[in-house]
Amino acid sequence: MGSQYEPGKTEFQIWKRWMQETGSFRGVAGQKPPEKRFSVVIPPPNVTGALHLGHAINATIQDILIRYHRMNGDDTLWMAGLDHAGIATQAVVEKTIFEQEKKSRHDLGRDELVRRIWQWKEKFGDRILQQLQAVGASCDWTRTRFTLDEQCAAAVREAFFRLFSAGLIFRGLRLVNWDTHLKTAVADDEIYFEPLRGQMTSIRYPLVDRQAGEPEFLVVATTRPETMLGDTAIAVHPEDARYRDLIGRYVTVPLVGRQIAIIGDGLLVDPAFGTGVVKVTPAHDPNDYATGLRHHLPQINLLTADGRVNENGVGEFAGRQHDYRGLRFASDARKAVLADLESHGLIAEVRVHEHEVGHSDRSKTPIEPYLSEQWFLKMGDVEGGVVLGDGRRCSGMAQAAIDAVAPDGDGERAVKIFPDRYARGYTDWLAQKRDWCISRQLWWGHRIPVWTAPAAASGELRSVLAAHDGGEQLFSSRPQPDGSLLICAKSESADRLLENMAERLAIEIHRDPDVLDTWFSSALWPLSTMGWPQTGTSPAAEDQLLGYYYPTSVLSTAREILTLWVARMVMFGLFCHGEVPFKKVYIHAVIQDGNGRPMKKSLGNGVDPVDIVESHGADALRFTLASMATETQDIRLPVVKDAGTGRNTSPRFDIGRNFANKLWNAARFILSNLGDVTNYQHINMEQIAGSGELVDRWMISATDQAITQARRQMDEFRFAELANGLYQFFWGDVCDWYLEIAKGRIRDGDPVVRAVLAHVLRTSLALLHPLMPFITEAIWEKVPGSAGLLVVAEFPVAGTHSDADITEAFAQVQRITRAIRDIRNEYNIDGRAKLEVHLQVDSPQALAIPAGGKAVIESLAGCEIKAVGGEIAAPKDAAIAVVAGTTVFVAGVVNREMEVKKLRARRVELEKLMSGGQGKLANGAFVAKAPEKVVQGIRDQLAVYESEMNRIDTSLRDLEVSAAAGEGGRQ
RNA sequence: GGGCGAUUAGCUCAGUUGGUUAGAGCGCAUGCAUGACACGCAUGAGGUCACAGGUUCGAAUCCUGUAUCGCCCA
Repeated sequence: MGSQYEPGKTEFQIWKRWMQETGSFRGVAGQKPPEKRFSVVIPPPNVTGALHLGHAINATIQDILIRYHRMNGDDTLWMAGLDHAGIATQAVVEKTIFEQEKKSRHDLGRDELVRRIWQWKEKFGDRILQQLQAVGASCDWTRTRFTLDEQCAAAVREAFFRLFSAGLIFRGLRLVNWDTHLKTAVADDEIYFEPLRGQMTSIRYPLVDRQAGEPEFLVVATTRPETMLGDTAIAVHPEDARYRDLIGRYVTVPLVGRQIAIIGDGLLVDPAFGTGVVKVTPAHDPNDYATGLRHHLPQINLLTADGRVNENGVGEFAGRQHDYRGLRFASDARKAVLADLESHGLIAEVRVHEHEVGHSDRSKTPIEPYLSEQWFLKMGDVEGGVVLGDGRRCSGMAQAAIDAVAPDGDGERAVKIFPDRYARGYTDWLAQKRDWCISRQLWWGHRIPVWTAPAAASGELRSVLAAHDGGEQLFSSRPQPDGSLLICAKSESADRLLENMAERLAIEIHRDPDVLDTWFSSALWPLSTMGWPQTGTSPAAEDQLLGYYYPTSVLSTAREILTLWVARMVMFGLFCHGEVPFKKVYIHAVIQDGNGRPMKKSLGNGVDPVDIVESHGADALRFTLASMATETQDIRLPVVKDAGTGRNTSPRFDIGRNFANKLWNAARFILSNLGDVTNYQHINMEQIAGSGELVDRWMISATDQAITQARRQMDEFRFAELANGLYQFFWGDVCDWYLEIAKGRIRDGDPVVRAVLAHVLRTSLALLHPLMPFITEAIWEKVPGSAGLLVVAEFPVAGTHSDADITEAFAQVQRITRAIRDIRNEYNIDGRAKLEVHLQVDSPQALAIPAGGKAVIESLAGCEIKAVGGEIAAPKDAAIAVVAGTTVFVAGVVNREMEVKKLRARRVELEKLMSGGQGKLANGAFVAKAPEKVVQGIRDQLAVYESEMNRIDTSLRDLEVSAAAGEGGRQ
């Protein structure tokens, strides 16, 4: 073993062994009871790009859990895979093709574009999986799924069919967020807002049939003047004295000449804002849309799919024709409208105005609200309720997901969210019960399996379908208000059957061109990856998983997808299969740069986890990330550019690298001294813990404590405490103390210390394995008597040796050792010089120097303890340190002034502490109300202070006496 | 606008039901090539726990308000 751990040389070898000897971590459906099964589905990274630190921390957390449970003897399954990320991937590929070939998707055609995207997916998908393996993710690598593969597609078809049949999927004309560049609807969460400097224009709308005393115009302020072409009302507050008498009258829309009503609407209009008059454009603004529905206003759409003014953008006003057709809506049309308004003298005021404008996350272009035909999933309550997969009834889809996180009659929650504060956002979002727009005008994704048949043929087709379908339920059909028929087919074979039938009957049917929102297939991920809708009766291995591993144990994910993804998985799990998809949801923090900004490609502040694996090793990356995984919602990671590689990195990862190196070297030292395994194998930890030497008993006790702590922190998802606790245990307890003590005893050939070292090393490696799998496995290979791989070895179980008295006794040894070392430093005494020490101890108090401690202090402080006792005198020219219950004299080094100064300073400190304690005890309320344990604690502490004070006073007196006697000492 | 979080040592952060002298890592200072490790060892300095009130015998911790920063949702 070299003196530095070299992860680059080790990790791949270890990885190969794991893959070979564990069957690529294949999960099996075994025979264990439910509490001995542990399963996780990975939040599938999308195939647009590469893994980032967010993926790395999440993969680390999942891997820690899965390795822990695997070592605990549980049957484990970690399902891995990728998401097709419909719009994101299509946008990236379209952009690439346009840059390289100057071709649009329409130039290529649907089939060719989809083929190109698959090529992209093969390339980048594989890379992401390799990156996950590089950080050591022990997923089931025999079963990686893709949301667009055959098995996931089967689940999508089944779920869609059931939802359609239940009447929960419907088509409707709605205002959606429209990406005019990609020509598709995008979800609310695919929008980001950017402040834009625009202008607020006040426009005069002439009042029709103006009476004497009435204003000539109503003035309306807007940031989007071009939308006035689609105005269908003007709204005022119904109680606004300025305008309420005008309600029911009309104004003329400038430029297009249409007369529209003045309505009263208390929801839309804030009378205190602006002029108190609002234009209403139902087809181009969400609030206006809602207003339009309340007042049954017409909806005039002005847009074409690519963001230009359509046939409605034309009209006549004040004897002039205006035509805006074909102009780009928010730019050219706006300019033209403003110019024409100006020429009519209808602009009352123009003010600079900064406001937030929604942009598509995919194309980075401004979003237009757009009225279009879309498919929706009904989220709200429905009449008669929704029948869930297990036959239970729930009032609606959203409600089912809300109920899942709420306590039931016994106070149990089907899904528990950690940290629990996030449950509120989840519930609040669902409580809005907004219908989910599931259609996207894209080519990459699961195509909507619905056909439309014309009204004339719908009766005939219906009866033919009914005859064919028999009891099989391959088709579900629903007539539309216009008489046409919607037909949903359940599977690909049903698709062909339907198309053949229609052809035979000479009926023209059209399949909907849209695809489903990516989250539709993601929402099925826990089900689809485990083979649903197959239920375990089929012999295929995947199908057995569902019954054995569903619901999964934990979902670990980032908070921003709690609603988009987690809520939808819960809904689909309940609707399709009658059970929630996971029992616990762990939300990890978001990693930001050192300035608290999110890591973004555009900011150039991202850190590539693979760079860290290369420079520091996967274990260093994992350990560092775990040590930062607290319950906070943001983690700041200072980012610096590596001078050598030019890549971003962070000094924080040195913690992990240094720790790995420490582990490596400590192990190297222990292994080189273990010798023949038979020399220590017979030595029993039980015996040592019961009757051995202090240090050995302490080490065994501390090891048991470390095990207990680690298990608890693992079970409570306290990853930072887990990592830092083990760091402290191994670096502090094991290396700084036990190992240093062991050196001398090894030289003396003590077999007990070897046995304890072997025990501690094995335990440490096993405890650390979930955090740092590669290095621990690499060392484990070299530990004598360790049969098999660590990855499948038993996670340590605490014995019964944790002993508080031993802990305290050793703590006193540590205090005395440090006091002597401190004196050595203060007096700049050479590290090799042996000091003469006398210890004056309280006797026979518990705080006196414990048995077995003497040799330890001598060895670690480089001294010889010449005298120990209650009544011993201070040796000549002694430096003095006082610790609880003990005065430490280091002979022959004194600088009297320094000693006096030091002791007096400590005396001042003590006086303050003592007066604090005395004040408390003098306070009757405190003594009366505080728990007895706390009061006694103060008394005990005070006694310790008093003892220290007495020791200091004694020493000060002695120093004065010797000074008066003119005795020496180096000045 | 609504919700959530953060504010503790120069930096990054712990601090689990309020209770003895508020901790860690990095950085800093001093000393050290000591047979595991300089990616190391030893020792030390460094904090009116953002601010103002309140509850309590007792507050970094609970409550109210203020300020700054960030995230989510509209």
